[in-house]
Amino acid sequence: MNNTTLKEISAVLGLSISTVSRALKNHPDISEKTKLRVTELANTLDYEPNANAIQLRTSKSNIFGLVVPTISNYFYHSFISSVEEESRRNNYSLMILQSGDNPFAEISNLKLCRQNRISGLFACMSTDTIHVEAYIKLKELDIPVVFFDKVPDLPNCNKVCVGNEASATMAATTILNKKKKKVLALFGNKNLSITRKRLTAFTETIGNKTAVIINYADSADEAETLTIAAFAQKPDTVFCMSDEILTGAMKAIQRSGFNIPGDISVIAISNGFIPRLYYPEITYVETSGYKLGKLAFSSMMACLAGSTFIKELTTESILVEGGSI
Amino acid sequence: MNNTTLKEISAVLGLSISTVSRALKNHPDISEKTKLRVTELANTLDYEPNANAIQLRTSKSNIFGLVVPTISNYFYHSFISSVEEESRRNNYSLMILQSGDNPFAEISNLKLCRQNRISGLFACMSTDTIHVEAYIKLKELDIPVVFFDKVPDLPNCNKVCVGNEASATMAATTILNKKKKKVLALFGNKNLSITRKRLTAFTETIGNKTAVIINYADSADEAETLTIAAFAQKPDTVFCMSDEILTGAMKAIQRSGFNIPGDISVIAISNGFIPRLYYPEITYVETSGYKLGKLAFSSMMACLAGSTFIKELTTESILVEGGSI
DNA sequence: TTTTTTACTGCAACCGTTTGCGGAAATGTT
DNA sequence: AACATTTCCGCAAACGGTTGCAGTAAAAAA
Repeated sequence: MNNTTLKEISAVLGLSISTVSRALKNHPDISEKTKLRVTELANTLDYEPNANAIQLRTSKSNIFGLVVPTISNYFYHSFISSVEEESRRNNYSLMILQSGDNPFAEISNLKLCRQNRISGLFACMSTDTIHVEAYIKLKELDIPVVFFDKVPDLPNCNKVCVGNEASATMAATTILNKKKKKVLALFGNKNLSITRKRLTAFTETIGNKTAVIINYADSADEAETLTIAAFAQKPDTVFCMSDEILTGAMKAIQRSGFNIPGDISVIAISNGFIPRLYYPEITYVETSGYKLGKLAFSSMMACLAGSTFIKELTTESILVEGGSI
Repeated sequence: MNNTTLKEISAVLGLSISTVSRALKNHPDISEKTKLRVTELANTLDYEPNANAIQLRTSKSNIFGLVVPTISNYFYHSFISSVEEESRRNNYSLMILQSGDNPFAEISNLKLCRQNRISGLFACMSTDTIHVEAYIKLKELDIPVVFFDKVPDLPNCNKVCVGNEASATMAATTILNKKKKKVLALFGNKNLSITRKRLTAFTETIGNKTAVIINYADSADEAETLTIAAFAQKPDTVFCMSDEILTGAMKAIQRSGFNIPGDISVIAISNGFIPRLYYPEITYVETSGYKLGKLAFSSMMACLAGSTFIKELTTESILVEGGSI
């Protein structure tokens, strides 16, 4: 069976296509009587307009693109979930593409977006992307791009990020307030700008007010190993800059049979899912993907509304106490 | 700046639109020389075909719809990730919609799919959906629907599921093999068919070979409370039918200060992410969203290829040993 | 009754492609 | 030289809507 078209409806009713079209969108030119006849038939025939035809004619697509390294990540999927929610509320669809840290996939994803004439793009760059040209091309085509989380170093583009510095500072301050004496601070890959930002803010806040052991881990497993090793120096607190690091550290702590917070305290920067899996729950500074999504969406809507004001926005950080410090 | 069109290319080159179109798709009617001129100009002009026009003309959309209760769930997002991966490999795009257990949202999502003339739908029904009509309508329109995970009771539709019975049986068998004496078995919402299936298979396998305490929890928190309470009866093993239940049980165990597997053993049915967060890692029967995604996709491709053979497929279960039992 | 206004509705062009068919020029065949 | 084939390309319709403009009939005003 085929989809009902305006043509079919008009044929049945003995009206022209344009009248039917207008009736369906409640155009004042059409009499109430006609509108009623049309909408009734449209309902019984289960008419659904062909989005492709509309988009072709109006060159407005009502589709947002979203490219992300991977959706298998709690932070990203809470971001996506949030954007998807807002999109639907505003009558947009979302086209979600993952590039899996593969630059070629990333390019082909952007192509796909262009072919579908998306009306805006949410983009998180894959780690080692240098080809910003594809993104620039989008801007030339007047397609607004809102970068999130991993943003390029370009000036003049919309970026929304979690408050890296603020959250690291907040974690450090908490540690100081609790009068901790020796902190094992675990960071991620040293080359990531996110790591550098958090590291700088953290160490600057701590200053020399308390002892710090700094380690860098590229994976949860590495974090676990490093933590076990660092326990020899008897830290009284572990700070983890991310969820992945946290999972590694927690395994090390459980493995060593330490009690939280009796034997050791823990504090992390996190999206909030992982910290709640343990007892006691881990105290963390929240960097919410959900909130970031809302922020990104409102930034997108501003662009669409014609705002040329380029913004770099940051979500606020809050401390969520879990009893681990 | 606007997107380049065939018309523009043809104007520059003094060719007709149809010639340009054919040249771009390597049609044998066009001479090599012309093809070269066309493709070169198309490249420098950064031509990307308008997907809407193509889809309108050919009535083939190359878009799959995917509706799911929520993407904020490890099982679903590994499923989605897998489908997305396959889609891209096969030149399809994915339109992901979440219904948030809201039947109205679910309906409107299906509408959206129809409006975009998707070429196929992957659907996981929200818990209390009775309106199967919207799905049936899709089938009438010759749009293949592959249900996954939460599938309707309808005959004659494509379903892919994790092996509920098999995985519960496997977990029970493992418990018996380890000669456990008293099992605390934690299940989810009693009304869900997934719960009933796993429960039946589990209890049938256990039989009266060992003692079983059965509890039902609707949330992680409830699972935690119930587990704490059940500890009074001194079980030597905890079985969790899902990840959510597992997180609750683990908190109870940590809270009670029990040692795994010394004081108590743990085994679960899981997608694999949560069990790896603890030390020792939790032994689980894997129900992989990733594998299910691959299965769903191949089922979809079979439908598209014209197979009218209705299938109900199940992924195989495997036991992943983690040291918790 | 004639003229003006108002209320409806239809015509036709357009959005960017695809594709069947027909035709001209170039080439090959007697 | 006359005809038959190829080779290459363009015309025009179609996909399913939207929308500016024009047209007709009925109602209101003169």
